[in-house]
Amino acid sequence: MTDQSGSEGTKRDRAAARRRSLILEAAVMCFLENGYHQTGVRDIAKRAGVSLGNLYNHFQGKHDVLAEIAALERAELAPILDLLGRSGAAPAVLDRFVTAYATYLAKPENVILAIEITSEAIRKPDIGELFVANRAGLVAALSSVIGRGISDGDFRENIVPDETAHLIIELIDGTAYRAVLSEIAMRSVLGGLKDFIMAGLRP
Amino acid sequence: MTDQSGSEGTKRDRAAARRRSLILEAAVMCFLENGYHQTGVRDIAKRAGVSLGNLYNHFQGKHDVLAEIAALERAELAPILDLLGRSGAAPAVLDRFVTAYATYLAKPENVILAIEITSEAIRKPDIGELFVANRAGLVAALSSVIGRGISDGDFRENIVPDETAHLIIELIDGTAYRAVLSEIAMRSVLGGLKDFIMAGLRP
Amino acid sequence: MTDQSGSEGTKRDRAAARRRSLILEAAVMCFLENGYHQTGVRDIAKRAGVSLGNLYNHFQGKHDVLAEIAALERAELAPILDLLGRSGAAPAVLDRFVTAYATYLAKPENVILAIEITSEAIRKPDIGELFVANRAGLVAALSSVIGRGISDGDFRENIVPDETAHLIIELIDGTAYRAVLSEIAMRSVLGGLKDFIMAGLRP
Amino acid sequence: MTDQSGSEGTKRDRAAARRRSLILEAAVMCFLENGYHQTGVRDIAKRAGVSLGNLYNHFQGKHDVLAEIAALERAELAPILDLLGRSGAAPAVLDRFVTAYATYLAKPENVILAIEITSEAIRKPDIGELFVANRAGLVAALSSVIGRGISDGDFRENIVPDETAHLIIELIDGTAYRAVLSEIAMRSVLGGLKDFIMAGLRP
DNA sequence: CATGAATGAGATTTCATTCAT
DNA sequence: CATGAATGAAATCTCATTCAT
Repeated sequence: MTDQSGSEGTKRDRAAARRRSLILEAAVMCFLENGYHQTGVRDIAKRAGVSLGNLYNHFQGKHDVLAEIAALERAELAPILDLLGRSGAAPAVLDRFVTAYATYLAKPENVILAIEITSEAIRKPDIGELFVANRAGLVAALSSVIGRGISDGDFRENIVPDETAHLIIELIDGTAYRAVLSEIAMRSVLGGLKDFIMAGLRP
Repeated sequence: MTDQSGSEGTKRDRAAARRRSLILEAAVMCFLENGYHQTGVRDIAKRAGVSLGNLYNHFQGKHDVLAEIAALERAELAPILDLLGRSGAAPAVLDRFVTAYATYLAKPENVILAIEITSEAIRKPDIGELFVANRAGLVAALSSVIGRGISDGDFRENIVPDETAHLIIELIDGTAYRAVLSEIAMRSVLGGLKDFIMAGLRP
Repeated sequence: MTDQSGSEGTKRDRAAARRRSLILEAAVMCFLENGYHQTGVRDIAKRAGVSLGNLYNHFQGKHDVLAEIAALERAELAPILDLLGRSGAAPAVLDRFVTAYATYLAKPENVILAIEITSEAIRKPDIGELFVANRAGLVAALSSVIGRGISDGDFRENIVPDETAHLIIELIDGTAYRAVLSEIAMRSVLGGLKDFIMAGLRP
Repeated sequence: MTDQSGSEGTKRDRAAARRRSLILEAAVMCFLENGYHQTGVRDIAKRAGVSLGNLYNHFQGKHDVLAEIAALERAELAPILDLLGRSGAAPAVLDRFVTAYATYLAKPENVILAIEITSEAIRKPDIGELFVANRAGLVAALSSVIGRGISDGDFRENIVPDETAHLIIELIDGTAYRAVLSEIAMRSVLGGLKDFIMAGLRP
């Protein structure tokens, strides 16, 4: 029995991981469709094909589910973050990054989820931290690229890399929010967006 | 008798208006402290010193209260909007505007309320419209100033006034959001913000 | 002033009586459409074109309004009651009465109102009394006619007039209820109804 | 495990059925004492010894509870319905049926419940159908017996079985209503009632 | 780990009635 | 008498979470 439980444990771990994924995906869909507060734990469980009580074996509760989703964003942002680590002229790297990040936010679901999370983040420190952390990773890498750009003479000298990195992220985020709320296409404003950013950096 | 009822009506109207204000102020405080969804109609009524049932004589419900608050933002933004109507060199007008708007958003309450409203705006079209309308007013006036700046040769010729106006607003909004979430002071980043904006516009 | 109030009083009395009628009519319509419990005092006042508060100057409350409506039925039943007082052979009188009463109940509104009142009558003694009183009047007069019919040899001797009167009323009431619930026409069953009644009385 | 869950399911089902019964019984008592509209879901739950929220796990709401009660009447009427299926001379069968049905309605609870249901039936089609269906069963069986009585020469030829069946039911129902409202004993009028019915059928 | 009935606090909303004007 | 804002109790229903099985 003990041995069995050992091998079963591995199987169980895999099954459990699958369950967690299923639940998280279901939660994302629910939150997207109806918002965090309008979504009931029941809805999530039903959509995930999991019993209500069992959800509590995998997550501490509804709040915990949202926190994990916020944490998941990190994985989605990883490839975009990678772009900033690649070698190349700073302006070219920045350009590719802006395109990639804006494309990521062109999916309304990513934006809506972010707004939902932001809204919770204000009053739930743990979620706030996760959210800020994700942005912080982008900002740090972006800041580094900007620094390099300054050193290379590609960008103005009198800008603070870190601050500027924040501003760029906010510019893209803000444009994405607007795109969702006003129901306009992200790509139609991407050109002007890039232009504005580059103009702000040019020596 | 009929004449009297006329003056009585006015008195009543005034009293009713006062009540409405009281309730709205109370609601703002509640939403700020606990968020829209965590706030009960009961909490609002209690804080306003109004009976629960009576609140429903003045508003259709919680949702209606939020909608009116969203509408109220317009009044608060009016003086800032006025700045953009004043004569003067476009860069100077823009500078004063950015200062004023950033100062407005330096109050966390204004930002939190905006986030709260944005969050609802996604799924409640009527609130979404109000929110967009407020921003739209700013954007239109700002766009006009930018247009003037271009004509006067103060700003680059290859920018689209309307798009750029949006970007500037988003830049300030985004910075304000970050300031609240990261608990940093708005004024400490105002300089860099202005610098970035101006750089984006300079010919 | 005192003199005026005297003449005014009369005017007022008339106006007040009109108001009462208006309110009662409005209440009947409301009760018919939505039932007693689903109807709000507000609805009645609005429909009557009377202010909410003023309704309480004329009636003690919602319950009182229903009580007066129950009392009003008496007036509507009066002409039918009269038929039973007319001279003539008992079978003929009875026949005319059944026709008249069944015609009265052919109007669904009268039936629905009666059901509504019955339902309240169970737990509100005062309304119960009114309701029973109305039927009691009919029953008494009907009983007297039946008694005459027995004396004249038109009806069986071994029936109790009072009991039989009750049964006849119940037969008509019941048929009317069924007509409303099953949405069939009262007149289509009137023939069989009369036949059954007469057969029950024939010597 | 899966097998166990099968038996567990049955156990649960039994427990659930018990709960449902408990709630329905409690509801009946509440409706009897205070009427449908005066009874709160809370009252029912409390009386059933069930938590308020749990009631909603078994019924969709108050309305649903009443509907099920209306449906339950069928079971109570079954043995009476059976009497009409028994062989025997039509008059004797009819006599036994009238006695049984009148005895059923001699219990004020059955009558009050019926009135309560009738009252709701007017505006809630689903409940109306249930109510009519129960009566329809009785009427159909009764009609068949009357038809047999006519064939056998026990009853008049010029009566329509179906219509007459309706009339008989209404006669008993009406008498029962009166008995409750006037607080007289059903059995004291049963003799006259039977006599009247039989007289109406006799050739 | 899996299940879903059970809990009970709480949410929103309605409504008969009162009362100051 | 006329008005309708004010009251606050009560009603229905939801929901995150627990727990016995």
